[in-house]
Amino acid sequence: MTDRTSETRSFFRGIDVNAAPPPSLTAATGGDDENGVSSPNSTVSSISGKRSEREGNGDDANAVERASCSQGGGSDDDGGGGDGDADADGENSRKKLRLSKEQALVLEETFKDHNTLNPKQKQALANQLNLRPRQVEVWFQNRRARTKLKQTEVDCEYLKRCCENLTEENKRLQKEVQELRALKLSPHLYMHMNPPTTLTMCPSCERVAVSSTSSSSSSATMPSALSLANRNPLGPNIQRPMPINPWAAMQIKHRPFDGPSSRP
DNA sequence: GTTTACCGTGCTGTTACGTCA
DNA sequence: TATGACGTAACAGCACGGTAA
Repeated sequence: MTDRTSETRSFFRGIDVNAAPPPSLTAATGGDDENGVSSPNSTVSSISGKRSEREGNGDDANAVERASCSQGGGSDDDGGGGDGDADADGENSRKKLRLSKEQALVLEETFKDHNTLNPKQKQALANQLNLRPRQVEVWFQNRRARTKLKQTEVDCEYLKRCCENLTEENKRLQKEVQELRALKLSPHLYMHMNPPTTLTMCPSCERVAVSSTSSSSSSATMPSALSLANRNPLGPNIQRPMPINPWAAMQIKHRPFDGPSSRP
């Protein structure tokens, strides 16, 4: 399980979307209320569905908690619990609960520490927040999904920039090839130039090293292969967090973006 | 040691609801 | 007031790993 989790986790370690949690939560819950409950009329969602049954089976604590728990800080009436309200409807319509600012904050802080919960932690957190364990579980699931989505967007943006810069680089190189060919066709110009620098490729770091002397004037008149080889595809001001071929340097079984078949 | 059924959990996609402009 | 966009809680279905028989 952890393997899959780590695989699905972004391969661009340098970018951590978790560091700055999206303001959506606070934006959603905050700004409209100061008492912590954004929707006083909201009720606890109905208990239905396979997952709820599964969790409810043999879990008396859950039932007790369901009966006793209220939402939005527990200050609401709802008499026998908002939950029973939904059940009394006899419908499958789910009533949505808006988590309070405090609840969201605690969940967010817990998520920063660990983005998954074991049953004990889940129960403890649910008790602390006056929520059902199922709600805590759902919140963590959705939070992980949001994190992944955010990370995917960041990765996508990075790859887009990478592609743009490489396209530009390719254009430049093709232009230089044309210029070099033109030089080759006019030998009298070619003869006056300094001997070309011998370049060797380092097998480990895949970088080009200069292995013979070359005057600085040559680089002024000719395109510097060294500078070209070490050129950053992201541009001079953007630090590249990974090699040009990210797959080559990574110990992963499956490449991201390979589709659903990337699962083991 | 291998197989099988069951259970718990995570992920992904979808739905439904609440809020806001 | 009505409405569409957006965020998100809740759900369904699937896959996978662990475990006991």
